[in-house]
Amino acid sequence: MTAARVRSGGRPTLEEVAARAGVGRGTASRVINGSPRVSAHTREAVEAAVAELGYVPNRAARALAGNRTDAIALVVPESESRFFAEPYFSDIVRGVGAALADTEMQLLLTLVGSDRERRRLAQYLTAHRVDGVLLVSVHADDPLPDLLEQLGMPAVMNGRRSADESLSSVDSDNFEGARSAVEHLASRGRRSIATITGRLDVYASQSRLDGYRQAVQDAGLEPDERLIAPADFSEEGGARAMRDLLARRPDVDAVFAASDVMAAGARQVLREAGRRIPDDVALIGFDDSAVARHMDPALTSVRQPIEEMGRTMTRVLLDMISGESADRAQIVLPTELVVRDSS
Amino acid sequence: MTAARVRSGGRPTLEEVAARAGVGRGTASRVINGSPRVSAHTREAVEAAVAELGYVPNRAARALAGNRTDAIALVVPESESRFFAEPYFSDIVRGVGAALADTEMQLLLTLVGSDRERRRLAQYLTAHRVDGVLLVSVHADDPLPDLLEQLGMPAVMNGRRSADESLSSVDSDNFEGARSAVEHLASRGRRSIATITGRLDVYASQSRLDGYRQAVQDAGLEPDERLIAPADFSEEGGARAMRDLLARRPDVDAVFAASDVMAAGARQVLREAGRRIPDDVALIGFDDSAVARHMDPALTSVRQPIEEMGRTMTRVLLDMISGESADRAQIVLPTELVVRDSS
DNA sequence: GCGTAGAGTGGGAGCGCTCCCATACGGTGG
DNA sequence: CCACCGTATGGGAGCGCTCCCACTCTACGC
Repeated sequence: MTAARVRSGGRPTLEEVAARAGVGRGTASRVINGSPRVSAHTREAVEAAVAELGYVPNRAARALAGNRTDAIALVVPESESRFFAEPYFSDIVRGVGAALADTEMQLLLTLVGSDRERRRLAQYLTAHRVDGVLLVSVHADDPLPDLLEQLGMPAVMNGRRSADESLSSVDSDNFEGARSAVEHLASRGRRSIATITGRLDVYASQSRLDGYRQAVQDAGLEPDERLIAPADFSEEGGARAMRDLLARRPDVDAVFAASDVMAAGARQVLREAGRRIPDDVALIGFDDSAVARHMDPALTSVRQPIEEMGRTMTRVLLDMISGESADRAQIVLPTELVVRDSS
Repeated sequence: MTAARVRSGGRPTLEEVAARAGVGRGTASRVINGSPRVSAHTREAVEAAVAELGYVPNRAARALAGNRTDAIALVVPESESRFFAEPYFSDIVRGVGAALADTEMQLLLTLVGSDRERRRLAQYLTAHRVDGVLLVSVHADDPLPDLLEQLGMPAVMNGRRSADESLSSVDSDNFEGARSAVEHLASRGRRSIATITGRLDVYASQSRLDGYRQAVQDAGLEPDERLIAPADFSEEGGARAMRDLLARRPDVDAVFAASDVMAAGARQVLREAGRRIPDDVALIGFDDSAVARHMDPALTSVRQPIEEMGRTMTRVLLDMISGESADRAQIVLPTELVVRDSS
């Protein structure tokens, strides 16, 4: 029970650690922050004091003095219910968490729904409450990315707003994912391959559609705009699109849906129309979610490396924050076609 | 240097706001924190200055001076993959986010996997980096709740470790959910009703099993331990349990599984055994997840108000932090049986 | 011998806020 | 008229840290 330890019940401070180690506050700070300009002997003494007192640095004081927060924000648009659907959200979070595991960084989860919250978020960032921002599910007309760029706040988005995204981004290869799915359908002898797209104001949807078109062309099939049905990522939208397709091209023998949920909607309609899957119509989804695995028949789907996207985004962001890489990164991760019974 | 260092000449401070409003720092602080001891005239002047300068308080300084952080942590055991499965995680987060929406509180997401991270977490809390903690998916032998209690850190858990939980908790009515499911089966004339349980070291599993037993008794059916098959919440576990049940009691005509995922495993086995659902065997799950909605036939399931649990936990925690309610709360929210085609 | 460089160190000066004591001032009662 | 009180206000004293300047001591060169 040294005098220093008695200090009114609170946690030990750097000052106390320094006193116990018989060094100055500055030196203790150097040891704790891994500065090389400390003698081995001193270092040991401080480390011993830290261990004995159970010292943990006070974050607030550090943030105030050092003008940094050691925290990054994961900004999630709550309105985007698709993002919350399995497996996206949890996998991204997992990846982010994994990349953060052996850093001192904290993860702030920020749900933005209303415009009011969006404005508040801008304040957060303006007030410099975080060192960097991870953005997911950003729409083309979202003002946030530009705001961040303006503020000079390090930021990485999941997905892109367009082909020439100005912010750093980590995306999956939507084009190739779609292309490979359609190629797979063609290779199994399907001739009238349709696609159900997501909202086309989302760049990923556009890319998937482009991939579809490419594969159709590569397979020497005849392109037909009647085989392209736009939807909105919802189950009901997928069902509606499938109905349209059946009406316009009753000879359709394969469908590539840009999400598993839309595929589920399409499946329902196909069932009701008496078309067997995959005998009459083959079906492929996108996301490789639980829905795909549990569908009957099990749905062939394009898997995105979501957790890895989360990990990669985080790593890129940490590099930006530490100043190791100032330029923006544009990373595209490969997808994988998981073939099941529906194709 | 780093883009993150965008200050110094940047954000206005409280001092500047005070100067502009022609008042002292103390007074400006009072206005910003809503103290009543300020004249209306002064208040207006300060508020005008805040608006003009776009002042946002510096969190770190506040935390340091006020010895609080205005942040709560959501602690998620990463190992518990079940928690990450849809819809649990996203719904809890949604609820927490909603309850936090019009507070100044930040949400820190903390994934704890390894023991190493668990120890680090204890340090976090010890260093008082958050004002309170939300715990989800806690196991009976988890040291964290006790640690929190010892530290006097406000904490609320999702679920309970036992019937007489010492921490504040918010749970769903597992007993009644299970009971109503089994009652429903009995009311449809099922006589040999089996159950597939979750891991019995989880209190929720125990409660669901108790609910099953109660309903069996209430319906005047003959209890039979051979109708009770323990599993582990996994699909494979559900399948294995179903196989056991079929072997032990081939006459089984209904199964209540303590999770949708286990029900999916059971369904697969029933199919392979040539049992029709629901004609030969009725099936009910628990969670009302996407798996249930998309199963074929669509799965009857017990819905838990997950988002509301998240909201309630957060509200209870905020009350504890503000000191409004010092005693622990034990809240149990009702479940709902969602009847679909499988029963 | 002297100067000089550099490594190692101590501690002052804040960071921007909250807390709280001191002060100013107008009323009130005797 | 004075003592007294309550309300509104100003500003000092930290909170625990990082940054950085100044200082001490060597070791080395000439």
